[in-house]
Amino acid sequence: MAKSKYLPHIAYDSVIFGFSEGELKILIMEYHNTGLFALPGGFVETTENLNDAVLRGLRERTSITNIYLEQFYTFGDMSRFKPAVMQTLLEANGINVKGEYKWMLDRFVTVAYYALINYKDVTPQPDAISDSCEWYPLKKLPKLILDHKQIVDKAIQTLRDNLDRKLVGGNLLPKKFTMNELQKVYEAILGIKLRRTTFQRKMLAANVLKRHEKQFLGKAHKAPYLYSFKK
Amino acid sequence: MAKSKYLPHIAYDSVIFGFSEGELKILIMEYHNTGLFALPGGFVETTENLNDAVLRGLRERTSITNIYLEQFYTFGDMSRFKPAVMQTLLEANGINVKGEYKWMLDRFVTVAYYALINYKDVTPQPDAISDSCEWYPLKKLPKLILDHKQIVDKAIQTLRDNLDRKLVGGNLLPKKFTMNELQKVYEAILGIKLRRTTFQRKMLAANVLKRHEKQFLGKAHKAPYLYSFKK
DNA sequence: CATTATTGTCTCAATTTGTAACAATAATAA
DNA sequence: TTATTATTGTTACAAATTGAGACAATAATG
Repeated sequence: MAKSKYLPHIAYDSVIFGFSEGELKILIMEYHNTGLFALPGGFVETTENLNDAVLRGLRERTSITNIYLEQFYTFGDMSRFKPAVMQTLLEANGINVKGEYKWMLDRFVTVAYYALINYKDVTPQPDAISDSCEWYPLKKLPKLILDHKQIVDKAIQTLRDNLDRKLVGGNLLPKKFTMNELQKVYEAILGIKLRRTTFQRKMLAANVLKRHEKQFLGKAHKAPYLYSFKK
Repeated sequence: MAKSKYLPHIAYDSVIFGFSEGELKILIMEYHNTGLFALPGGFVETTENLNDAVLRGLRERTSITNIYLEQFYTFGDMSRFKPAVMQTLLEANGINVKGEYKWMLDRFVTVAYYALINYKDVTPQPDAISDSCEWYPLKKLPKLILDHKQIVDKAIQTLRDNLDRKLVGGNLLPKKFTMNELQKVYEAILGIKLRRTTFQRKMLAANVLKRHEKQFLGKAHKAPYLYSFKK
């Protein structure tokens, strides 16, 4: 048997967050002719760093380089081993599961990452065996295969826990944004309304924002400043 | 080739924290005749949950069941692939690396966990190929193999980040403890001195402690209350 | 019975956060 | 030109939290 290009038994899955229309969305793949939905994931080449494999996958799906990426948990329960599901996916794409791709039916431990990207920068790209890669609001996810719903839940939980400590909310916005836009991102992540003045004071006091010129939108009120994150 | 009992390419390592003499310590293994030191780790059986594999390993090393255990990161860089080191370990124990154990020389991705245990409950047990499993103060660790020092550093960092949010400090103490003992644990983890009155107020306000009878130690001063964590 | 060390609690100051008020716009309507 | 409107940035004050010390209450000892 020829050695596979990839490490067996090890996969990754990525929860790719974007922000649009005031809500959090994530990228979900739908597989050809199966009605099965899954997180974008992939495998690790035998001589590739784990993190690099994930970045590679993200580039392929989003065409973005320089992505904010964070590993958050590795899922390794036996309950996620469902070869029948993988078999359905592969066969729907005419792949012979007896041959070269047999290893894909084995048990996998998956390392899960979440990514934060600027929604507008992305043109989702399906991969070879999926017919779509699309944004779904967190509140309206389709039924996902295996334990992918659990993975999403843990991702959002981790993101919430990290939000204050790492001040990562800005990664979901364009380089320059208004305070109001930033607040809406935080509200979407935390799932609660925040007080405008307190939020503004806190963000400014954190000393991580750079203030730029004002943004004139032709609205009948004071124009807000634009900000970007210092680095 | 006979199938191995374990998943190839996947390992776990555990940073087992204990508290004694006012400082944090972790369990380190020393391998026979090699002068090599490493974290206690192991492999995952082909039909075993990842988390169960780690618990199994902990039971073998510490003879404790019911351990506070938390997964914190999965290390998968190529730079941690050093077959020569593993070969030294195995050969020093008379294991033929050409045979049944060849898979141990492959590249491994390791899932890292930290555990918090009551120091006094433990009688460290070396495994088959190590001649000791001993407590080392965090500040006086021997040089560790591969990226194990990095793993330890990330463990303590994660523990610090989680300390307030999860109030896990008590897992390093016996069921009942004084406020002073608990404070010393927190100080050891955070690496800073805490103010006695503020600490006491905070812990009591958190409403997670149950107060028990006083502890009389024959000291010439007021006897402190004993506390335990509610569950 | 005074002394000593430590504990549990209280007090007051300092800081941080919650809440509202208010002046400063940038367009629009009169 | 001049009100009107909606939103923004900042300030002001109240409420809550935390910092820092004071102090009385022990449990032994001399």
